[in-house]
Amino acid sequence: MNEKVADFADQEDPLALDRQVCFPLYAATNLLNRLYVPILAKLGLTYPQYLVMLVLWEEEPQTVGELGARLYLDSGTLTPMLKRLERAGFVTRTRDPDDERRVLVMLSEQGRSLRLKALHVPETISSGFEPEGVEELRGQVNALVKMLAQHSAKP
Amino acid sequence: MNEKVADFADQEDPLALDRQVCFPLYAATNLLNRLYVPILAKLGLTYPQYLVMLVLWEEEPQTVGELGARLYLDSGTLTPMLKRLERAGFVTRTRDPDDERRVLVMLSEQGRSLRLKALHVPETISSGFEPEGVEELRGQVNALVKMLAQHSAKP
DNA sequence: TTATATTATATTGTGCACAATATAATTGTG
DNA sequence: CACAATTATATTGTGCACAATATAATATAA
Repeated sequence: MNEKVADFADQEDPLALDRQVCFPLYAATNLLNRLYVPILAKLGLTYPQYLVMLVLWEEEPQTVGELGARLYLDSGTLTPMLKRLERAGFVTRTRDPDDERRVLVMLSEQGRSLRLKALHVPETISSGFEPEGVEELRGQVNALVKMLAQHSAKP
Repeated sequence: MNEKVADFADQEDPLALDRQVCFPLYAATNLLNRLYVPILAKLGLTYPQYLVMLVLWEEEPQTVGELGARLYLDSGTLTPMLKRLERAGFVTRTRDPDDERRVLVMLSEQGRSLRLKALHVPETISSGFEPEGVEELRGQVNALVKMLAQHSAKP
């Protein structure tokens, strides 16, 4: 009954690629990104930029730190990304007058209206493969994310 | 009974971040990578380099194309990565005499012996969080990977 | 046996992703 | 108030990740 996953790797070996949990996550992320690229390119977005827009469409304004906390990214990733989004005309970046250390990220009109063009994206992605157990998968990976986030917050 | 995941996002909204499956995969990959970095740094490896070594420890030699097929990566990613692994002394790269278009990647002695130092890595990673349901998660994400791989191979 | 097509890897350019560090503003303490 | 500590973002340098393209070797066909 068990499918043979690989015929060249000893399944007792702790270093067998098919025993790692990290690898399918890594591969799925790369493959999914490849799926998003052509769809998001029509909107003028990359995948991480799309995630930033999702957050901003939920709530506005957000500081760089708040975006980073929501997406698990640091300023070294976000700052140049937000500058590209600003250059593309989707967001504005302004220092918070009340605390000049903070940068408030807001949507431009163009950024707000982009939401309508993005509404079809989730369906376009999921069309073509079974949503069978996708809900469950999302829940489990979300649980893993929370565990990892707590883990990395400790030390 | 339903846990409130976010109080600012309409769960009817198809663009709500917490409805996306792609995002927890993306976040888990980033968080896991962050977990691996300090452990693999002691071996002189990055996480994608570690994956290449896992494949080579299973079977040797492998061409660039075979490595790419196993890891879902293309030559634009692998070529510079393999050159860094070569420069670090872990692998050798030689043209296949039977077909000079191919490059055979083999382990050096140093690369082979690195395996012993890497044996503890999986356990070190998983220590600290529950393996509860990890088997199941791996199976589900693996199924997703296969679906995505077939999907992207078609067009 | 030359063209022609295919295959395998390499190169180039753009955009993340993050550690380490820097800069500047705010807060806290005496 | 002064000044040390903290906080928030920015910068720098390295390493992926991939699309588009280039190069070179092999296979196929006319």
